[in-house]
Amino acid sequence: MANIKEIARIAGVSVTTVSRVLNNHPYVSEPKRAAVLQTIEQLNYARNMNAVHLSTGRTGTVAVILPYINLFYFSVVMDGLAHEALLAQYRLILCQSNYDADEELKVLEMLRNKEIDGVVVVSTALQPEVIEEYTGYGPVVTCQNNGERRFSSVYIEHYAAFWHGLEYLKNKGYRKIGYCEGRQNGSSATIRQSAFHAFLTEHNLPCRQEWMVFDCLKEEDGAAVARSLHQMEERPEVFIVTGDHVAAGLIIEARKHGLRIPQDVAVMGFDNQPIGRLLDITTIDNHLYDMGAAAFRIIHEQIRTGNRQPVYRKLDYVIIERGTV
Amino acid sequence: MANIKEIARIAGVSVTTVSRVLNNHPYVSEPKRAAVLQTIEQLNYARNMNAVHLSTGRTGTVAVILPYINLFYFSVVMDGLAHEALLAQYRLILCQSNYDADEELKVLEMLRNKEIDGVVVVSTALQPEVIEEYTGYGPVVTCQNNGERRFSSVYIEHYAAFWHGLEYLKNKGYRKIGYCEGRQNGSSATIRQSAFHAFLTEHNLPCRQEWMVFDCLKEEDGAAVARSLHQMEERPEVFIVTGDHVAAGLIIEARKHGLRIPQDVAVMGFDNQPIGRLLDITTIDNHLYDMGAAAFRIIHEQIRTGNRQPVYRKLDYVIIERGTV
DNA sequence: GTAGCGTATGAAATGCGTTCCATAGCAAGC
DNA sequence: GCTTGCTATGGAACGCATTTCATACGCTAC
Repeated sequence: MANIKEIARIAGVSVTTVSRVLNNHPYVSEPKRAAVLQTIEQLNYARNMNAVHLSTGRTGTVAVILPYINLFYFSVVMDGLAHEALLAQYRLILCQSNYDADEELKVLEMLRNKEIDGVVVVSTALQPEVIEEYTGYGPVVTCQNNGERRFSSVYIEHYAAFWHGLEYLKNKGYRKIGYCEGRQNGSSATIRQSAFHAFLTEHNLPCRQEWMVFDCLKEEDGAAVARSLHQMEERPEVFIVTGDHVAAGLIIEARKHGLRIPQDVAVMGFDNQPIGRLLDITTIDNHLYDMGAAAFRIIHEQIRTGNRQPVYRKLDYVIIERGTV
Repeated sequence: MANIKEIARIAGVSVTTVSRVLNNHPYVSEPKRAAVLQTIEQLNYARNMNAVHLSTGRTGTVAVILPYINLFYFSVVMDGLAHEALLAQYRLILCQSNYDADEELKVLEMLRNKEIDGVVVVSTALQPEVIEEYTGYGPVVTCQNNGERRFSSVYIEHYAAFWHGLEYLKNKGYRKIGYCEGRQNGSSATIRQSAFHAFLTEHNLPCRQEWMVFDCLKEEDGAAVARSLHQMEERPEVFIVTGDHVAAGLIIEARKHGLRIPQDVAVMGFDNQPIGRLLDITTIDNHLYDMGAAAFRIIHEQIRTGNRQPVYRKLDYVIIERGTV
């Protein structure tokens, strides 16, 4: 297969000139430019990008670490990332890690190995200290609040958002509050739990173990919560649920069992998903698409300028009042 | 930063020996291996993968083209792809093309430029003939039936599946059949449309323009169909809807307007989504996860063996009988 | 004894484009 | 007339690991 050297030979110019044409650099006379382009055409030349990457030390590629692409939360963040990447002519490598720390570490190693120009960590099994060790090799942006670290972050204040949601419920007159959470030990889940407990304590609200349900990841998990309502000695008046799809499961199943929403059990969701809009679920929108888009813009800027000063970008959230509370 | 040459110098061996250690090749004595490993450790050496890619002509990366990651259909296929890629220690580049042919073409150019080892096209704005031009540069697998082309495919028989669904409806006694489709000119959409028309004609069933609705991509589009039912002179008895989320929108909105499912209007969905299970929607499962997984396995096998013989893998589908028909 | 094979090791070629540096012609500026 | 600066062009160094080929030692087999 043809290479730049052969193009140069046939076009009667130096490889430098060919490279200049290829990269639209100035200082190439029109006749030579034409000769090069014609030769490229003629030989059906294709640049070997691996040589370009080796030579430039850049790849125009950013890796994204997330646990599951097939969850609303992550696919929306990915949408924002992918949209911005396309605009910037950047490539995204997707690592669906399933929270496997080893796999996530491999992605950071890719940064060290110059395979990628940066890493966006949407959610991670890794400790911030581990990530910090790699910041010398290129920019890293996480979509979680890690405090002031040597890498950037775009984040929602989970504590404040959750607290806000709870306040909203309390102001509506609810006192018995249930809580459906995803992974018990997720980093944002942990924050929400502490907000939950602090809120109940501060306002002297009742707290029952059975009103807190973990591992609510799918629609079906929400439905299971609805079914479990019958067994409860005392029922919560409202559930705050991290994910409208799970809230939808809860609501639909509860209705099947004759419960009225919100009279018999109210529900507040998260993420402002289409299904939530459909079921008129009161929810907290934390602008996931924007989170992905912002994360990409930050990392792109850092790659472009070489600026390693970390950026901490707080996103806002908004309670969308609808009919299930 | 250290490179292989420096490792060799300091460890007192040749670069060849270092490379052998790095790649676990045989014929390296224990003392030398140890010396190399120790030097690597000491200098905190990281291999420059761009040099490896240049040298080997491989990158261990496959690109995936799909229009939107944030649609159930595609995120499930992606899940299957990503899972298999992880097992095979392969990287996936995600191109969210938004059906932009130029962007999709750029991905094929990446194959030509040796940036990637193969391409999986989940859905595309490109013509098969265009894709065929690139098969000389590496394996391509599409997730659509393109007939017998010079590239592989993993596909569902959309015609047969849709026909089957219609037959199921007819056997249940429905005669007035409505149809909600996604993009009117999508390749699988076109196939389903012809199946739809052929079926109605063959069984002499009524066909009304207003019973066919296109651009039903989101939940809200299904809801809009439900709202439009009032304006119809005559209502269909059942809708066949390409996507359970759209069917869900239709069903939930219809119920809001006092319609009973399936008595007043029945609904058959597609894709066997969690929301469909929740709402007890009769649906056709066409094994999207398996499609992604199979696509990756095929392309991986072709990369591994260098075999360019295209594979055409037909997947089966199954009607899941539930309560909305 | 010597042909043959497995182990061990390194020199050098190979993959290929970018970019720094040097050179040179020509025009504008003073 | 001489300096300065812009346009144009190419040689050569640089980025870095893989792999083929040649060489050499030691041991077994006949």
